[in-house]
Amino acid sequence: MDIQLKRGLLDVCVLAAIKDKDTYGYKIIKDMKPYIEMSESTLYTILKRLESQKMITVKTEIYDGRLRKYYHITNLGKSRIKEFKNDWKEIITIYNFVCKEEEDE
Amino acid sequence: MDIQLKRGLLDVCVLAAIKDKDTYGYKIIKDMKPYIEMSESTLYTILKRLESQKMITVKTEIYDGRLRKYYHITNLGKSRIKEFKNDWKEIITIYNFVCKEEEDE
DNA sequence: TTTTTATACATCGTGATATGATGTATTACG
DNA sequence: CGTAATACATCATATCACGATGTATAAAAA
Repeated sequence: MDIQLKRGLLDVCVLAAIKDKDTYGYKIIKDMKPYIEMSESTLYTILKRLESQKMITVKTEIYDGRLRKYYHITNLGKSRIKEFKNDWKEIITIYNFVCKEEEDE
Repeated sequence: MDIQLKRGLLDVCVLAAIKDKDTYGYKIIKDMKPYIEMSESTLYTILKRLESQKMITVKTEIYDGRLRKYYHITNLGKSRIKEFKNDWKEIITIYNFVCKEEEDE
């Protein structure tokens, strides 16, 4: 996928991955692989950003001797997903503008 | 709309605006306003980029004593629009992932 | 036992990019 | 004459994805 297009989807995808159940970075990458791929450096950058934006909270735990940071979505994070839903209407309009009269090709 | 999301749509929107008929910068902004808004600095940056990427060609003309640069889409530019159509399938999948079980809210 | 792979998180440098601010010119309008 | 509209341009800034690289531990393979 075009990288610029991806940029607009990554944050909200990560939030969606956390939404239903607290989870951690390494698992998020695996869970999202069928939908959207990202490197570890990208994901941890995003998680840091979402945390600083108060969209998620973090709780560090030890699992099998290894460090694990569990992320939990906040109300702000949930409303971010709703904003995406609103943006979606505009995106559909744009899609129709871009792809009108392209159906026969 | 979220700025990152916008980023992924701007280039292809500009190409779509040029697609059917050669046009110029100032008019593109006006034509696209109902769909997506952008500043002049943004548009001219994008036009420069699309030109350097061989997605569009330019022809300078004088109209009413004022300079006008008419842009024409190339085959590469047209295939860029088709790529967007392909990306769209992935985007729909992502949308479903992000917004699943959000319908009742 | 030693090596490799998987798990888990972190940082740095780079290249891309949208935008506000600002600038240059000309034409049209009141 | 002054202001708005038309038309294009450049610069500095802030944001961001990602490859490269690093640190640790546990499990599996050799």
